[in-house]
Amino acid sequence: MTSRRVTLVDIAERASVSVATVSRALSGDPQISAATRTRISQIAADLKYVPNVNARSLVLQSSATFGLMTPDVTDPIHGQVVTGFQQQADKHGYSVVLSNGFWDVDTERRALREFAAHRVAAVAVMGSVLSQTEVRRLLAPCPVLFIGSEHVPAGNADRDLPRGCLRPDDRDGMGQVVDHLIERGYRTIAYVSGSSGATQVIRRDALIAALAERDRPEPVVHQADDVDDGGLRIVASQICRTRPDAVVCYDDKTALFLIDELRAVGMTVPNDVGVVGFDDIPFARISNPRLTTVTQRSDDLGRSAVDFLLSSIDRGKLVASQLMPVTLIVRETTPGPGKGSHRKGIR
Amino acid sequence: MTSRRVTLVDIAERASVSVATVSRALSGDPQISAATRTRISQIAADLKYVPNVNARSLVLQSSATFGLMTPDVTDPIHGQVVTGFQQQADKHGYSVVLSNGFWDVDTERRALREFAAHRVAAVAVMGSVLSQTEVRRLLAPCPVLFIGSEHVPAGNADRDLPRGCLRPDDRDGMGQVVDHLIERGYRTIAYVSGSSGATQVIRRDALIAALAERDRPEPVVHQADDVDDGGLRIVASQICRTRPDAVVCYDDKTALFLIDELRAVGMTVPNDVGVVGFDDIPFARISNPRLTTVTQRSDDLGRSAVDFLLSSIDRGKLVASQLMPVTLIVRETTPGPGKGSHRKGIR
DNA sequence: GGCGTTTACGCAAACGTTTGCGCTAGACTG
DNA sequence: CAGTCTAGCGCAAACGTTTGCGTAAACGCC
Repeated sequence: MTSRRVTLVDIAERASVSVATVSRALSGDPQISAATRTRISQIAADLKYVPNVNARSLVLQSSATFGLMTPDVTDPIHGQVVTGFQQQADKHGYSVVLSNGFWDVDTERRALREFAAHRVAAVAVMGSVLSQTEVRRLLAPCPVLFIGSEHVPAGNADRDLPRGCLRPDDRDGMGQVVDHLIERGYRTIAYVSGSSGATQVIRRDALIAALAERDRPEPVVHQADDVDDGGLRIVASQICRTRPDAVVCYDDKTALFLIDELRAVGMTVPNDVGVVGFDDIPFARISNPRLTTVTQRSDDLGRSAVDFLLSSIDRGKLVASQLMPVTLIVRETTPGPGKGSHRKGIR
Repeated sequence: MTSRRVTLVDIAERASVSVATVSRALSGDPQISAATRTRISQIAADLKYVPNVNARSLVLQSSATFGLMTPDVTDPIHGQVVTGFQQQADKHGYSVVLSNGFWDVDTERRALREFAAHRVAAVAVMGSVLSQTEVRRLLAPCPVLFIGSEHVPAGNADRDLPRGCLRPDDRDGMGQVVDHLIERGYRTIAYVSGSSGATQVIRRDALIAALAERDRPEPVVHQADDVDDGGLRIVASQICRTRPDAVVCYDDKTALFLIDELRAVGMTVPNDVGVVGFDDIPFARISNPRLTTVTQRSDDLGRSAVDFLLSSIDRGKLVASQLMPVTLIVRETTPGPGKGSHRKGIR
C-alpha cells in the first residue's frame, strides 16, 4: 500500500516516449524499432513493472482467465483435474479462478455469477447440481464446458451427448470392469453409489447395460446418503446380508469408505466380497488391500478441458463433445471369489 | 459473444437517470431515495446486469480477490485449507485465484507475478520453495500471509515467528505425540520426512526437542526423496533393519505410503512398528489400520487465514503471527509395542 | 529534388466503474 | 418572504490499458 504501483506512464516518462509506444513495445509489436523496444523493456524491468490485467481486461472486453467450478477440491479426483487444468491454462498464459460448489445450489449460483463478473474467457464446470441450461444462462455469452459425466437421459449414456461436454468413457470402463469380474468368476454383482450428482446415474446405467449385454443378472443397487460420515454403514450391513460376490462402487472414495465399513461389520475384502472402484485416486494404490479401479488420467482430463475451451474461444463456439479413454487397473480387491488369501503371512 | 454485456449506462438509459445514480443505487448508497433505488434494482435484475469487477478494480485500485498459492491441491491437506479459505473468502465477498507452485521455483514466481498483475487485495501462500523475502518482494505492496509452517531458524521453532505467518502448533503436537508414545511404552523412535519444504524441518526439530525435554534418546531421521513414487522403499528397508519401536512421519501421506512400503518388506503395522502421521487427512481414519495422527482442523486454518488477511488489509499491515491449536487423535497404528493384535479375526 | 513509400512513433478514444463536488428544488426557519 | 438547509441527483474526472488513425521523418526511385 505504501508505494504506488508503476504503470505504463511511469515507463513512458522515463523513456521519453508515449504510453502507446510502451504498450506496443512490451507486447512485442513489430512496428516498434528493436532499439526502443529493448530500451523500454530494460526500463520496465528496472522499475519492476507488472501490468494491470484489470485495465487490460477492461479494454479487451475479456480477461485471460478461466473459471473452474468443482464440487469440492478436497476430493482427490477433482484435485487432479484442477491440477491438470491449472498447468495447461498457464502454459497458455491464462490464469484460473477456482470455486467450490459444495453441491449447494446457491453457492454454485454465486460462484457462476462471480465468473461472469470477472468476465472470464470461458468456464469449465465439473459435477454441478444445476441444470446445464441454467448454468449456460447464468454465464450468458461465455462458453461453458462440462467436465466429467453430465446428466443425459438414461439409456443413451454414450450417444446424443450435449455439446460442450468432456467426460471419461464410463461405459467402456464399466465394460472392462464387468469383463474382468466375469473372468475372475464373480457372478452376483452389486452397485453402490454416493449421494448426489449426475455422474453416478451414468455409471450405474453403464453397469446395468454392460451386464445386460453379457447376459448377466441385473445388479442390486445401493444408495448411500452421506459417504463421508457413516452413510455407508447401512449399505455395508445390507451387503452383509445379500452377500454379492462383488460390489462395484461409484468411485474410489466410496469404495474405500465402504471397505472400512465392511470391516466393521466383519466382512473381509477380498475374502468375503470383491470390490472395485472408479477414478484411481492416489490412495487407491496404497490402500490395504490395494484397490482394483479404473483410471481416467484425471490430469489429462483437466488439460484437455482447457484445450477444449481455447479452441472454442477462437472458433466462437464449442466444438463437439468428447469421451476420454479409460483403463482398468487390477489390484488386490478382486482376486476372484474365495481366492482372498490376500498377502497371507504378512497381515 | 453474441449479445453485448449489459452495463451501467444501459440501466441508466432505461431508468432515465445518470450512471452515477445507478452505481450508487446498486451499492446501497443512502443518498439515493428508496424509490429510485428499488426501481433501479428492478431494472438491473430485469436486464440481468452483472457488474464488471475489472472496471471496478481499476478505479478501486484493488480487486476484491485473494491470491492463494499452494504446492499442490491434490494433496488432501492443502485441499482442505483451500476449501476453508474459499468458504470464508466468499462469505466476505472476496473471490480467490488459485495457483499451484508444484514445488518449482519458476512456476511459483510466475504464479506470484500473476497475483500482482491481478492486483489482488492480499495473498496467502502455503509451503513455498521461495524465500519469504523474495515472495514479499515479488508481491510488492500487497500483504502476504504464510500458511502452514514457515522456515524459521532452527531452535526457536515456536518463538520469534516472522510476522504474517499462520501455522499449526507443531511443537505442541509433537509434544502430545511423544507423550502418547511414551505412555504406550514405545522407546526407540524414528522420524521420516518427505523431500522438500520447510515444514518438515520444523516438525523434525519439534520432535527432537520434545524427546530431549523428556530425556529420551534422539530419533533416527530418515529422508525420502519422492514420496509419491517409491521414495520410501529404501526408508522402509532401513527401518526394517534398525527396528525402531515407532516411527513418526512428516505427514499422513508419508505415513500411509510408508505403511504400504513396510508391508512390502514384510513388516506389519502396528505389530512390528508403530506409526503416527500428521494432519489427519480424510483417509487417515479409514486406512487399514487406521492412522494415529494429529489433527489441525485444516479448514479452520484456511478460514483463519482470510480473517488474517482481512484485518491486515484495513489495518494496513499484518497483525502478529499465530499458532493454531492441534490435537492428537489416537487410532490403531499405536497400540503399544507388541500389542498389535489389530482387529484379530476380522482381517 | 519532387514524389511515393515505409518506418517509427504520438494522439486520443474507449472499456465500465466509482466518487468528490456541484447543482436544483423543495422544506424549513426566523 | 428572504434566507438557509437538506435531500436527491448529475457532471466529469480518474483508474491503466489497447489500438485505429494520423503524421513526421527517413528512405528509395527516376
